[in-house]
Amino acid sequence: MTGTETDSDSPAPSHRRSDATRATILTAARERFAADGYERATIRAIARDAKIDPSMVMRYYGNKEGLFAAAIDIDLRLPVPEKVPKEDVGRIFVEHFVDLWEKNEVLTALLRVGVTNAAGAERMQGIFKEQLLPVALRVCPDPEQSRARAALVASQMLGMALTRYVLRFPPAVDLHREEIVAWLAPTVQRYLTAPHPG
Amino acid sequence: MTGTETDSDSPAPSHRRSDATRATILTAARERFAADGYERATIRAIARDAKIDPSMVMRYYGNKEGLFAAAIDIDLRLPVPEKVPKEDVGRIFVEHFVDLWEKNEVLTALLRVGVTNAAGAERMQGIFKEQLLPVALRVCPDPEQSRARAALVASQMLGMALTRYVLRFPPAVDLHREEIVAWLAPTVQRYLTAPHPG
DNA sequence: AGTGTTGGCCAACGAATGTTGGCAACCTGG
DNA sequence: CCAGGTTGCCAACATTCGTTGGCCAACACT
Repeated sequence: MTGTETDSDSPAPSHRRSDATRATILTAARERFAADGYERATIRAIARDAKIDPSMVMRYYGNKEGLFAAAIDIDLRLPVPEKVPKEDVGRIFVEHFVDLWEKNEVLTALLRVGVTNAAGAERMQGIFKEQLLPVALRVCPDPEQSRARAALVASQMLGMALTRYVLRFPPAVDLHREEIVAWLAPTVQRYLTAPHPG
Repeated sequence: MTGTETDSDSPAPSHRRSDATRATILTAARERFAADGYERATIRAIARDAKIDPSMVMRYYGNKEGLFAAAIDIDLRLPVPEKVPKEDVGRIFVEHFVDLWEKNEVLTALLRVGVTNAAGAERMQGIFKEQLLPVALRVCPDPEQSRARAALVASQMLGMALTRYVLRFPPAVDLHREEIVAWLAPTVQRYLTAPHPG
Protein backbone atom coordinates (compact mmCIF):
# COMPACT_ATOMS: atom_id res chain seq x y z
CA MET A 1 0.00 0.00 0.00
CA THR A 2 2.92 2.32 0.68
CA GLY A 3 3.92 2.06 -2.96
CA THR A 4 7.55 2.75 -3.83
CA GLU A 5 9.58 0.33 -1.76
CA THR A 6 13.06 1.79 -1.47
CA ASP A 7 16.12 -0.38 -0.79
CA SER A 8 16.79 1.54 2.39
CA ASP A 9 18.90 -1.23 3.93
CA SER A 10 20.75 -2.69 1.00
CA PRO A 11 24.26 -3.91 1.87
CA ALA A 12 25.85 -1.45 -0.51
CA PRO A 13 25.43 2.13 0.76
CA SER A 14 24.01 3.08 -2.64
CA HIS A 15 24.26 6.82 -2.28
CA ARG A 16 21.08 8.45 -3.44
CA ARG A 17 20.74 12.08 -4.10
CA SER A 18 17.90 12.13 -1.57
CA ASP A 19 19.89 10.68 1.32
CA ALA A 20 20.62 14.13 2.66
CA THR A 21 16.96 15.04 2.54
CA ARG A 22 16.03 11.82 4.29
CA ALA A 23 18.49 12.58 7.08
CA THR A 24 17.30 16.15 7.37
CA ILE A 25 13.74 14.95 7.74
CA LEU A 26 14.71 12.50 10.47
CA THR A 27 16.60 15.16 12.41
CA ALA A 28 13.71 17.58 12.19
CA ALA A 29 11.30 14.84 13.17
CA ARG A 30 13.34 13.93 16.24
CA GLU A 31 13.43 17.55 17.35
CA ARG A 32 9.72 18.02 16.85
CA PHE A 33 8.74 14.78 18.54
CA ALA A 34 11.02 15.65 21.46
CA ALA A 35 9.61 19.15 21.78
CA ASP A 36 5.93 18.57 21.07
CA GLY A 37 5.02 14.91 21.41
CA TYR A 38 3.31 12.84 18.76
CA GLU A 39 0.09 14.68 18.04
CA ARG A 40 1.44 18.21 18.06
CA ALA A 41 4.49 17.33 16.01
CA THR A 42 2.74 17.77 12.67
CA ILE A 43 4.16 16.54 9.41
CA ARG A 44 3.78 20.03 8.06
CA ALA A 45 5.88 21.50 10.86
CA ILE A 46 8.55 18.84 10.45
CA ALA A 47 8.65 19.48 6.71
CA ARG A 48 8.89 23.20 7.33
CA ASP A 49 11.87 22.66 9.63
CA ALA A 50 13.51 20.46 6.99
CA LYS A 51 12.69 23.05 4.33
CA ILE A 52 10.94 20.56 2.06
CA ASP A 53 7.37 19.77 1.08
CA PRO A 54 5.16 17.72 3.42
CA SER A 55 4.47 15.29 0.63
CA MET A 56 8.14 14.31 0.60
CA VAL A 57 7.79 13.00 4.13
CA MET A 58 4.96 10.79 2.98
CA ARG A 59 6.89 9.50 -0.01
CA TYR A 60 9.96 8.59 2.00
CA TYR A 61 8.33 7.25 5.15
CA GLY A 62 4.87 6.16 4.07
CA ASN A 63 2.90 7.83 6.85
CA LYS A 64 3.34 9.52 10.17
CA GLU A 65 3.78 6.30 12.09
CA GLY A 66 6.46 5.19 9.67
CA LEU A 67 8.26 8.47 10.17
CA PHE A 68 8.10 8.01 13.92
CA ALA A 69 9.41 4.47 13.67
CA ALA A 70 12.32 5.64 11.53
CA ALA A 71 13.09 8.65 13.71
CA ILE A 72 13.07 6.83 17.03
CA ASP A 73 15.53 3.99 16.63
CA ILE A 74 17.26 3.58 19.95
CA ASP A 75 20.15 1.45 21.10
CA LEU A 76 20.85 2.17 24.75
CA ARG A 77 24.33 0.54 24.48
CA LEU A 78 24.11 -0.46 28.11
CA PRO A 79 27.43 -1.41 29.71
CA VAL A 80 28.20 -5.10 29.94
CA PRO A 81 27.67 -5.96 33.59
CA GLU A 82 30.38 -8.63 33.69
CA LYS A 83 33.02 -6.05 32.89
CA VAL A 84 32.28 -3.68 35.76
CA PRO A 85 32.87 -4.21 39.48
CA LYS A 86 29.68 -5.32 41.13
CA GLU A 87 29.71 -2.51 43.66
CA ASP A 88 30.01 0.13 40.91
CA VAL A 89 27.17 -1.06 38.70
CA GLY A 90 24.75 1.52 40.10
CA ARG A 91 27.06 4.44 39.48
CA ILE A 92 28.05 3.24 36.01
CA PHE A 93 24.42 2.80 35.00
CA VAL A 94 23.37 6.22 36.21
CA GLU A 95 26.33 7.91 34.52
CA HIS A 96 25.52 6.08 31.31
CA PHE A 97 21.88 7.09 31.35
CA VAL A 98 22.58 10.72 32.18
CA ASP A 99 25.03 10.88 29.29
CA LEU A 100 22.46 9.34 26.98
CA TRP A 101 19.82 11.90 27.88
CA GLU A 102 22.20 14.83 27.66
CA LYS A 103 23.75 13.77 24.37
CA ASN A 104 20.74 13.77 22.07
CA GLU A 105 17.04 14.32 22.16
CA VAL A 106 15.97 10.92 20.88
CA LEU A 107 15.17 9.67 24.35
CA THR A 108 13.20 12.77 25.19
CA ALA A 109 11.24 12.31 21.98
CA LEU A 110 10.53 8.69 22.83
CA LEU A 111 9.42 9.58 26.34
CA ARG A 112 7.11 12.33 25.16
CA VAL A 113 5.58 10.16 22.48
CA GLY A 114 5.38 7.10 24.72
CA VAL A 115 3.05 8.94 27.06
CA THR A 116 0.44 9.92 24.47
CA ASN A 117 0.84 7.39 21.70
CA ALA A 118 0.19 3.68 22.00
CA ALA A 119 2.88 2.80 19.47
CA GLY A 120 5.35 4.90 21.42
CA ALA A 121 4.49 3.14 24.66
CA GLU A 122 4.95 -0.24 23.01
CA ARG A 123 8.30 0.88 21.66
CA MET A 124 9.39 1.80 25.18
CA GLN A 125 8.19 -1.53 26.50
CA GLY A 126 10.23 -3.22 23.78
CA ILE A 127 13.39 -1.31 24.64
CA PHE A 128 12.89 -2.11 28.30
CA LYS A 129 12.35 -5.80 27.62
CA GLU A 130 15.10 -6.31 25.07
CA GLN A 131 17.80 -4.04 26.42
CA LEU A 132 17.40 -3.37 30.15
CA LEU A 133 15.85 -6.66 31.24
CA PRO A 134 18.62 -8.94 29.89
CA VAL A 135 21.26 -6.84 31.62
CA ALA A 136 19.34 -6.91 34.89
CA LEU A 137 19.07 -10.66 34.59
CA ARG A 138 22.86 -10.91 34.65
CA VAL A 139 23.32 -8.51 37.55
CA CYS A 140 20.60 -9.46 39.98
CA PRO A 141 21.32 -12.09 42.59
CA ASP A 142 18.00 -13.87 42.07
CA PRO A 143 16.78 -14.17 38.47
CA GLU A 144 13.19 -14.37 39.63
CA GLN A 145 13.38 -10.81 40.92
CA SER A 146 15.16 -9.31 37.95
CA ARG A 147 11.93 -8.24 36.23
CA ALA A 148 10.84 -6.25 39.26
CA ARG A 149 14.33 -4.89 39.85
CA ALA A 150 14.65 -3.73 36.27
CA ALA A 151 11.27 -2.02 36.54
CA LEU A 152 12.44 -0.20 39.66
CA VAL A 153 15.58 1.00 37.91
CA ALA A 154 13.50 2.14 34.95
CA SER A 155 11.12 4.00 37.25
CA GLN A 156 13.94 5.98 38.81
CA MET A 157 15.80 6.74 35.58
CA LEU A 158 12.67 7.65 33.63
CA GLY A 159 11.38 9.63 36.58
CA MET A 160 14.50 11.77 36.65
CA ALA A 161 14.31 12.23 32.88
CA LEU A 162 10.64 13.18 33.19
CA THR A 163 11.07 15.82 35.87
CA ARG A 164 14.30 17.18 34.39
CA TYR A 165 13.86 17.14 30.61
CA VAL A 166 10.10 17.03 30.05
CA LEU A 167 8.33 18.69 32.96
CA ARG A 168 11.42 20.80 33.70
CA PHE A 169 10.91 21.17 37.43
CA PRO A 170 13.40 23.93 38.22
CA PRO A 171 15.15 22.09 41.07
CA ALA A 172 15.54 19.03 38.83
CA VAL A 173 16.92 21.14 36.00
CA ASP A 174 19.40 22.81 38.32
CA LEU A 175 20.93 19.53 39.45
CA HIS A 176 24.47 18.97 38.22
CA ARG A 177 25.55 15.74 36.62
CA GLU A 178 27.64 14.78 39.64
CA GLU A 179 24.75 15.42 42.01
CA ILE A 180 22.43 13.21 40.02
CA VAL A 181 25.00 10.45 39.98
CA ALA A 182 25.76 10.82 43.68
CA TRP A 183 22.09 10.63 44.66
CA LEU A 184 20.77 8.09 42.17
CA ALA A 185 23.69 5.65 42.01
CA PRO A 186 23.04 4.18 45.47
CA THR A 187 19.36 3.85 44.62
CA VAL A 188 20.03 1.93 41.42
CA GLN A 189 22.72 -0.11 43.12
CA ARG A 190 20.24 -1.15 45.78
CA TYR A 191 17.45 -1.90 43.30
CA LEU A 192 19.78 -4.17 41.33
CA THR A 193 21.84 -5.95 43.95
CA ALA A 194 20.48 -5.48 47.48
CA PRO A 195 18.47 -8.31 49.02
CA HIS A 196 14.71 -8.03 48.77
CA PRO A 197 13.48 -5.72 51.55
CA GLY A 198 10.67 -6.57 53.95
CA MET B 1 -15.32 36.98 26.49
CA THR B 2 -16.72 33.79 27.95
CA GLY B 3 -20.08 35.49 28.36
CA THR B 4 -22.35 34.06 31.04
CA GLU B 5 -20.41 34.35 34.25
CA THR B 6 -21.82 31.77 36.63
CA ASP B 7 -21.50 32.12 40.38
CA SER B 8 -19.58 28.89 40.61
CA ASP B 9 -17.98 29.74 43.95
CA SER B 10 -20.67 31.64 45.74
CA PRO B 11 -20.76 31.00 49.47
CA ALA B 12 -24.26 29.56 49.30
CA PRO B 13 -24.34 26.21 47.47
CA SER B 14 -27.12 27.55 45.21
CA HIS B 15 -28.23 24.28 43.66
CA ARG B 16 -28.61 24.68 39.96
CA ARG B 17 -30.37 22.23 37.78
CA SER B 18 -27.22 21.89 35.76
CA ASP B 19 -24.93 20.92 38.63
CA ALA B 20 -25.34 17.24 37.81
CA THR B 21 -24.43 17.87 34.20
CA ARG B 22 -21.41 19.88 35.24
CA ALA B 23 -20.21 17.07 37.45
CA THR B 24 -20.83 14.49 34.75
CA ILE B 25 -18.75 16.51 32.32
CA LEU B 26 -15.89 16.81 34.79
CA THR B 27 -15.89 13.09 35.46
CA ALA B 28 -15.87 12.27 31.77
CA ALA B 29 -13.15 14.84 31.18
CA ARG B 30 -10.95 13.35 33.87
CA GLU B 31 -11.33 9.89 32.38
CA ARG B 32 -10.55 11.05 28.89
CA PHE B 33 -7.59 13.18 29.91
CA ALA B 34 -6.22 10.28 31.93
CA ALA B 35 -6.67 7.81 29.10
CA ASP B 36 -5.74 9.91 26.09
CA GLY B 37 -3.80 13.02 27.13
CA TYR B 38 -4.69 16.56 26.22
CA GLU B 39 -4.81 16.55 22.43
CA ARG B 40 -6.55 13.24 21.90
CA ALA B 41 -9.11 13.88 24.63
CA THR B 42 -11.47 15.76 22.35
CA ILE B 43 -14.35 17.82 23.62
CA ARG B 44 -16.59 15.83 21.35
CA ALA B 45 -15.52 12.55 22.92
CA ILE B 46 -15.91 13.92 26.43
CA ALA B 47 -19.38 15.20 25.57
CA ARG B 48 -20.27 11.83 24.07
CA ASP B 49 -19.21 10.10 27.29
CA ALA B 50 -21.26 12.54 29.32
CA LYS B 51 -24.21 12.07 26.93
CA ILE B 52 -24.59 15.78 26.26
CA ASP B 53 -23.82 18.14 23.42
CA PRO B 54 -20.28 19.46 22.89
CA SER B 55 -21.55 23.00 23.00
CA MET B 56 -22.56 22.48 26.63
CA VAL B 57 -18.95 21.95 27.55
CA MET B 58 -18.10 25.27 25.98
CA ARG B 59 -20.92 27.03 27.74
CA TYR B 60 -19.98 25.75 31.18
CA TYR B 61 -16.20 25.87 30.95
CA GLY B 62 -15.45 28.48 28.31
CA ASN B 63 -12.97 26.49 26.30
CA LYS B 64 -10.89 23.36 26.41
CA GLU B 65 -8.23 24.84 28.66
CA GLY B 66 -10.91 25.96 31.08
CA LEU B 67 -12.31 22.46 31.13
CA PHE B 68 -8.87 21.06 31.86
CA ALA B 69 -8.31 23.56 34.65
CA ALA B 70 -11.63 22.63 36.21
CA ALA B 71 -11.12 18.90 35.80
CA ILE B 72 -7.63 18.74 37.22
CA ASP B 73 -7.87 20.33 40.63
CA ILE B 74 -5.51 18.44 42.87
CA ASP B 75 -4.83 18.55 46.56
CA LEU B 76 -2.19 15.97 47.44
CA ARG B 77 -3.12 16.20 51.15
CA LEU B 78 0.42 15.31 52.08
CA PRO B 79 0.90 14.11 55.66
CA VAL B 80 2.13 16.67 58.16
CA PRO B 81 5.77 15.78 58.73
CA GLU B 82 5.81 16.88 62.37
CA LYS B 83 3.23 14.27 63.24
CA VAL B 84 5.13 11.23 61.97
CA PRO B 85 8.31 9.67 63.34
CA LYS B 86 11.28 10.90 61.41
CA GLU B 87 12.45 7.42 60.50
CA ASP B 88 9.04 6.55 59.01
CA VAL B 89 8.62 9.57 56.78
CA GLY B 90 9.78 7.70 53.68
CA ARG B 91 7.34 4.84 54.14
CA ILE B 92 4.46 7.16 55.00
CA PHE B 93 5.07 9.26 51.93
CA VAL B 94 5.28 6.32 49.56
CA GLU B 95 2.14 4.74 51.00
CA HIS B 96 0.33 8.03 50.66
CA PHE B 97 1.34 8.50 47.05
CA VAL B 98 0.51 4.95 46.03
CA ASP B 99 -2.93 5.34 47.58
CA LEU B 100 -3.43 8.61 45.74
CA TRP B 101 -2.60 7.06 42.39
CA GLU B 102 -4.71 3.98 42.97
CA LYS B 103 -7.72 5.87 44.26
CA ASN B 104 -8.58 8.06 41.30
CA GLU B 105 -7.35 8.88 37.87
CA VAL B 106 -6.85 12.60 38.35
CA LEU B 107 -3.13 12.21 38.86
CA THR B 108 -2.79 10.01 35.80
CA ALA B 109 -4.64 12.64 33.81
CA LEU B 110 -2.38 15.37 35.09
CA LEU B 111 0.73 13.37 34.29
CA ARG B 112 -0.42 12.56 30.77
CA VAL B 113 -1.39 16.14 30.07
CA GLY B 114 1.70 17.57 31.73
CA VAL B 115 3.91 15.82 29.24
CA THR B 116 2.30 17.24 26.10
CA ASN B 117 0.66 20.44 27.23
CA ALA B 118 2.46 23.50 28.52
CA ALA B 119 -0.38 24.44 30.84
CA GLY B 120 -0.34 20.92 32.26
CA ALA B 121 3.38 21.08 32.90
CA GLU B 122 3.00 24.41 34.67
CA ARG B 123 0.21 22.97 36.76
CA MET B 124 2.52 20.15 37.85
CA GLN B 125 5.27 22.60 38.67
CA GLY B 126 2.80 24.54 40.76
CA ILE B 127 1.69 21.48 42.70
CA PHE B 128 5.31 20.53 43.26
CA LYS B 129 6.24 23.98 44.49
CA GLU B 130 3.23 24.64 46.66
CA GLN B 131 2.57 21.22 48.11
CA LEU B 132 5.68 19.03 48.07
CA LEU B 133 8.36 21.68 48.52
CA PRO B 134 6.99 23.18 51.77
CA VAL B 135 6.75 19.74 53.33
CA ALA B 136 10.29 18.89 52.25
CA LEU B 137 11.48 22.12 53.79
CA ARG B 138 10.22 20.94 57.16
CA VAL B 139 11.68 17.46 56.88
CA CYS B 140 15.11 18.01 55.40
CA PRO B 141 18.02 18.58 57.75
CA ASP B 142 19.43 21.42 55.66
CA PRO B 143 16.87 23.85 54.16
CA GLU B 144 19.26 24.75 51.37
CA GLN B 145 19.05 21.23 50.04
CA SER B 146 15.31 20.82 50.33
CA ARG B 147 14.66 21.92 46.74
CA ALA B 148 16.96 19.26 45.35
CA ARG B 149 15.69 16.64 47.79
CA ALA B 150 12.08 17.35 46.90
CA ALA B 151 12.95 17.04 43.22
CA LEU B 152 14.56 13.67 43.86
CA VAL B 153 11.46 12.44 45.67
CA ALA B 154 9.28 13.70 42.83
CA SER B 155 11.47 11.95 40.28
CA GLN B 156 11.05 8.60 42.01
CA MET B 157 7.35 8.90 42.70
CA LEU B 158 6.49 10.23 39.25
CA GLY B 159 8.79 7.67 37.65
CA MET B 160 6.94 4.83 39.32
CA ALA B 161 3.61 6.35 38.29
CA LEU B 162 4.88 6.73 34.75
CA THR B 163 6.08 3.17 34.30
CA ARG B 164 3.13 1.67 36.16
CA TYR B 165 0.07 3.69 35.16
CA VAL B 166 1.01 5.36 31.89
CA LEU B 167 3.58 3.26 30.06
CA ARG B 168 2.33 0.13 31.80
CA PHE B 169 5.59 -1.79 31.84
CA PRO B 170 4.36 -5.27 32.76
CA PRO B 171 6.82 -5.79 35.64
CA ALA B 172 5.84 -2.41 37.08
CA VAL B 173 2.15 -3.21 36.76
CA ASP B 174 2.65 -6.56 38.48
CA LEU B 175 4.22 -5.02 41.58
CA HIS B 176 2.05 -5.22 44.67
CA ARG B 177 1.44 -2.26 46.88
CA GLU B 178 3.60 -3.71 49.64
CA GLU B 179 6.47 -4.34 47.26
CA ILE B 180 6.40 -0.78 46.01
CA VAL B 181 6.40 0.54 49.54
CA ALA B 182 9.18 -1.82 50.63
CA TRP B 183 11.44 -0.85 47.74
CA LEU B 184 10.69 2.87 47.44
CA ALA B 185 10.34 3.86 51.09
CA PRO B 186 14.09 3.59 51.81
CA THR B 187 14.82 5.58 48.69
CA VAL B 188 12.50 8.42 49.64
CA GLN B 189 13.70 8.27 53.22
CA ARG B 190 17.28 8.68 52.02
CA TYR B 191 16.42 11.48 49.61
CA LEU B 192 14.69 13.42 52.38
CA THR B 193 16.82 12.85 55.44
CA ALA B 194 20.18 11.25 54.64
CA PRO B 195 23.25 13.48 54.54
CA HIS B 196 24.32 14.72 51.14
CA PRO B 197 26.34 11.96 49.44
CA GLY B 198 29.71 12.48 47.81
C1' DA C 1 -51.15 33.17 33.28
C1' DG C 2 -47.26 35.40 31.60
C1' DT C 3 -42.51 36.62 31.42
C1' DG C 4 -37.79 36.15 31.82
C1' DT C 5 -34.13 32.73 32.68
C1' DT C 6 -31.90 28.43 32.28
C1' DG C 7 -30.68 23.85 30.07
C1' DG C 8 -30.01 21.55 25.99
C1' DC C 9 -29.48 20.38 21.07
C1' DC C 10 -28.65 21.26 16.08
C1' DA C 11 -26.18 23.06 12.35
C1' DA C 12 -22.57 25.31 10.85
C1' DC C 13 -17.97 27.83 10.52
C1' DG C 14 -12.93 28.30 9.95
C1' DA C 15 -8.78 26.24 10.69
C1' DA C 16 -5.65 22.46 10.82
C1' DT C 17 -4.36 17.73 9.87
C1' DG C 18 -2.79 13.43 7.31
C1' DT C 19 -2.71 12.09 2.88
C1' DT C 20 -2.91 11.77 -2.41
C1' DG C 21 -2.15 12.66 -7.38
C1' DG C 22 -0.29 15.24 -10.91
C1' DC C 23 3.27 17.94 -12.99
C1' DA C 24 7.77 20.26 -13.77
C1' DA C 25 12.79 19.97 -13.32
C1' DC C 26 16.69 17.28 -12.81
C1' DC C 27 19.88 13.54 -13.19
C1' DT C 28 21.61 9.22 -15.32
C1' DG C 29 22.72 5.54 -18.37
C1' DG C 30 22.79 3.95 -22.90
C1' DC D 1 20.84 13.02 -27.28
C1' DC D 2 17.15 11.14 -25.34
C1' DA D 3 14.21 7.84 -22.58
C1' DG D 4 13.31 6.55 -17.68
C1' DG D 5 13.55 7.13 -13.32
C1' DT D 6 14.26 10.36 -9.31
C1' DT D 7 13.42 14.66 -6.65
C1' DG D 8 10.61 18.14 -5.49
C1' DC D 9 6.55 21.24 -5.29
C1' DC D 10 1.69 22.60 -5.77
C1' DA D 11 -3.04 21.99 -5.16
C1' DA D 12 -6.47 19.58 -3.45
C1' DC D 13 -9.13 15.90 -0.76
C1' DA D 14 -11.72 14.26 3.24
C1' DT D 15 -11.76 14.41 8.04
C1' DT D 16 -11.59 16.19 12.50
C1' DC D 17 -11.08 19.69 15.68
C1' DG D 18 -12.50 23.76 18.78
C1' DT D 19 -15.85 26.96 18.76
C1' DT D 20 -20.18 29.82 17.81
C1' DG D 21 -25.00 31.30 17.32
C1' DG D 22 -29.65 30.31 17.01
C1' DC D 23 -33.64 27.84 18.34
C1' DC D 24 -36.84 25.35 21.42
C1' DA D 25 -38.59 23.34 25.72
C1' DA D 26 -38.64 23.33 30.60
C1' DC D 27 -38.52 25.86 34.61
C1' DA D 28 -39.04 29.87 38.17
C1' DC D 29 -41.09 33.76 39.86
C1' DT D 30 -44.70 37.14 40.40
